[in-house]
Formats: sequence, structure tokens, C-alpha cells
Amino acid sequence: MDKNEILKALANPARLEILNHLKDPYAHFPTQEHPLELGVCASQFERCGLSQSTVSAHLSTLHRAGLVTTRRLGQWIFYKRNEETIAEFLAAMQKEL
Amino acid sequence: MDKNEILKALANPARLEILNHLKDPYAHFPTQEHPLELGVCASQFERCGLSQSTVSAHLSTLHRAGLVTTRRLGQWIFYKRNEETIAEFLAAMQKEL
DNA sequence: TACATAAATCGAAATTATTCGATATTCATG
DNA sequence: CATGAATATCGAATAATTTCGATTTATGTA
Repeated sequence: MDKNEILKALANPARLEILNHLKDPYAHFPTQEHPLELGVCASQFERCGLSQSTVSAHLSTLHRAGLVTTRRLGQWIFYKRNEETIAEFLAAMQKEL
Repeated sequence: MDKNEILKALANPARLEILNHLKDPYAHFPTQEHPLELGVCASQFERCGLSQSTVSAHLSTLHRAGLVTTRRLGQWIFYKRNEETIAEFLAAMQKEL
């Protein structure tokens, strides 16, 4: 867990919104064809008003920081929050900040 | 409390180090002439290997984010952690992240 | 194999962050 | 009022971030 990588990833409103929307996929991504239990696929996040390539870059940043997990199923990649890393980060911040 | 301002302020190793060193001034700034109860004055942070103007800019960023308080005494400005804002931020992260 | 869809990557432009040295400001002291 | 010390601000160079459209890659399907 790289704390600075995580802080840099969180220091952006769009990425914070992505992480937040992932907390309740049923509320925020009701249009997804695939079951939301699998996760949310990348294209769904374009409703935040960003282009496909920008969304992809943000998701890559979140993944690099360990804040989301990915799971490929066919041509789709499903994203979920990585609650373990998020909890570990929050605990570290409580302790060290 | 602007969460994004705080996250941006924290997403930098130098500023994180400043905040951390302020947790135990007696350990990290034993050379300061003035009593450390007043806080730590800006020039003390130059021991982190950054120039005076760079340190000043980092302290300004931390102050703008509300993470430190300042107190002017004569020609010195003493810095302390703003534990209230830090605690508020940590609580918000626990709740919202 | 050809085509369609999802996502990643590339290249470029605009903005923001980081850092410095030099200069300005603020305040105390002689 | 002149000087010195602490801090802030300015201007500039460089690097990193953000964003896009275009292209590429990977996968599934006709």
C-alpha cells in the first residue's frame, strides 16, 4: 500500500466521485446490462461527463493505487472498490496523519 | 473544511513530512531558540532540504487547506498542526471514502 | 475471416505543481 | 532612519496532471 500514490489518486474530484458511486452501484448505474454483482464496467462512468479515454485513465490511476479491483469477463472489465486497501489506508491515516 | 483542498495538500511527501514533524517538535526541532510551545517557525523546516521560498510555499498550502494554524510573534511566524481540522477531515474520510 | 464493441494507449494541448534564486515586505533593534 | 532577520512574493524553468480525439488492442459474434 503506497500511501502517497493513494493520496494522489484521491486528490481529484472525478476519481473521488467514481469511488463514491461504486459504493452503491444500484443507485448510480441502473442502466448496466450486466449484473452489478460483477462490478461496474468502465463505460458506465462516462455518465460523469468525461470522455472514454479520460475515464480509462482515471480508472487506471485508481487501480494503480490499489483502490479498485478489476475482473475481465469477455470484452468487459468490471470494477469494484477494494475495501481491504481502502480500510488499510484509512487505518494508516488515523494512525499516522 | 474543503476535502479536496486537504487531499491535494496531503498528496505531497514534503508537506506530509512537515505535518508529521509537527507532531513531535521536541524530537524534530531541538535547535529552535524559541519555546516550542509557541509552535515551529518556518525557517526550521529548511532542514528538510528545501529552499526558504519552497518551504514558505508548502506552509502556505498547508495553511490554505486549514491543516496548520499560524501565530505571528514579532518577525517570526509559528506553525502548529490544526488538530481540529485534521480530526474533522479524518472523520469525513472514514464516513465518506 | 470480417465486423462490432469495450477498453487501453498514443500524441498533443492546456493547466497546475514544484522548485529555485532574486526581490520585496514586515518587523525589531541600534 | 538604516540595518538585519524572518517570511512572502515574483518570475522562470521544468515536470506532472488533466483532458481530448484518434488509433490500437482485445474480445466476441456473424
